[in-house]
Amino acid sequence: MTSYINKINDYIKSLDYETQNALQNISLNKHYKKGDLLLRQNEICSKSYLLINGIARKYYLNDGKEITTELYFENDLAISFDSYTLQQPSKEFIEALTDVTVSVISYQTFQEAKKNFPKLLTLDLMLTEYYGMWVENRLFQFHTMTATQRYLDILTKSPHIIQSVPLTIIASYLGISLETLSRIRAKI
Amino acid sequence: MTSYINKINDYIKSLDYETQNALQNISLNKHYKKGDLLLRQNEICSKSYLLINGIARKYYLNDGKEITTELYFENDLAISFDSYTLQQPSKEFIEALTDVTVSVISYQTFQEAKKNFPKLLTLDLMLTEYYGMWVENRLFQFHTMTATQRYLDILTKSPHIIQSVPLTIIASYLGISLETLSRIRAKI
DNA sequence: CGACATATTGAGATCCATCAACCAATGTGG
DNA sequence: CCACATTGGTTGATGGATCTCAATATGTCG
Repeated sequence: MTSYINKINDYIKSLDYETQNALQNISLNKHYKKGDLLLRQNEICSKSYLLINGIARKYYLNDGKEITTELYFENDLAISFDSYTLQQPSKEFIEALTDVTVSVISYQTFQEAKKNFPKLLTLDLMLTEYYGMWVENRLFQFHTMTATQRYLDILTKSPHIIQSVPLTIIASYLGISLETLSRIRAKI
Repeated sequence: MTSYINKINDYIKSLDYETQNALQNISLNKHYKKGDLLLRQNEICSKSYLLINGIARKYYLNDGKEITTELYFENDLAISFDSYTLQQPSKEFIEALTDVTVSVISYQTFQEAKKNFPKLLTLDLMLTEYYGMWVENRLFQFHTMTATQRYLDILTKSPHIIQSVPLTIIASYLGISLETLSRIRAKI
């Protein structure tokens, strides 16, 4: 599945000059400070954020607790998927966990660009397919693995997460309490 | 989110005659008997199955146990998403739970049709978006709800599932054991 | 230093799995 | 049409995984 990211990147590189240029022209670099919110709950996710550098996360509130649903690193695309797709209020927040630089494209502008540059429609499909497979894989893990297995999976496949994100956030990302995560780590 | 299904159906209805016709021409109705497998593990999911009538499910084997990942009813589109998208061997099976009639389109043929009828590309994107939101919602439930809450959610939003699918399958769909499901039902 | 966020550890409660026995409905071969 | 196997579901006992509440570090930053 990682190879699909390569396929997407190859596709972007192979785009004709006009299409590449169109993408450039509708992108805007922006900086956020640690703790800034790129998207708030109940706002419509009207922009996509491609992380140039830094770390961010997406989370929502459940019984007053923050549940992290996704962690973003360099080259990851941050959006609240259903809010962006339906252009309806978001259940989720997007927060900068460090200072970040992002490349921003507005939803409306991208929709327009897709009409004029059909290859962007294919790109949109590929990105959506990738997200679908990513979520499916995460659901698979929740469906079949214990918390310890899920933690070990992150530890082996995405050690950078453990190294750069507070355990409180990792715990909620794994769907367990901070205390349980601490005990899992102590046992290993 | 249900409204997005309507939007997709409206989009299909609004397609020009040529595109509609193209869709028709690449579709083929097929019948399967209860218990038949539409897709086997390790096969490549080279077709999409639109259920005309009957009930089907998607599942995989985990430690020799069948874990149901999706239930299909009339008008649902059955594919093993990652296998279909990447055209790689499937981890999942697709099984007819009753006699079913499906409208089959081959992956290759659909890819070709998308080139000649660009509106099918948009349709593909919409369907993929819908699946993404569906999986995201299911992950959300696993992330935050107890088994009882997940069962009640099905009971209220999709009672037809409870009425037409064996509890063994519903239990694995909910990610719990048959015994636990039986106890949840007894308590209500 | 003080304040606040982050992490660890302990004790008790709750949810859920597993193993096992049992029951009811259905279907099939003789 | 009966005997028996199979499938689907219930119930009980026990143990493990994880949660919650609470106390106690540890770290960080103004």
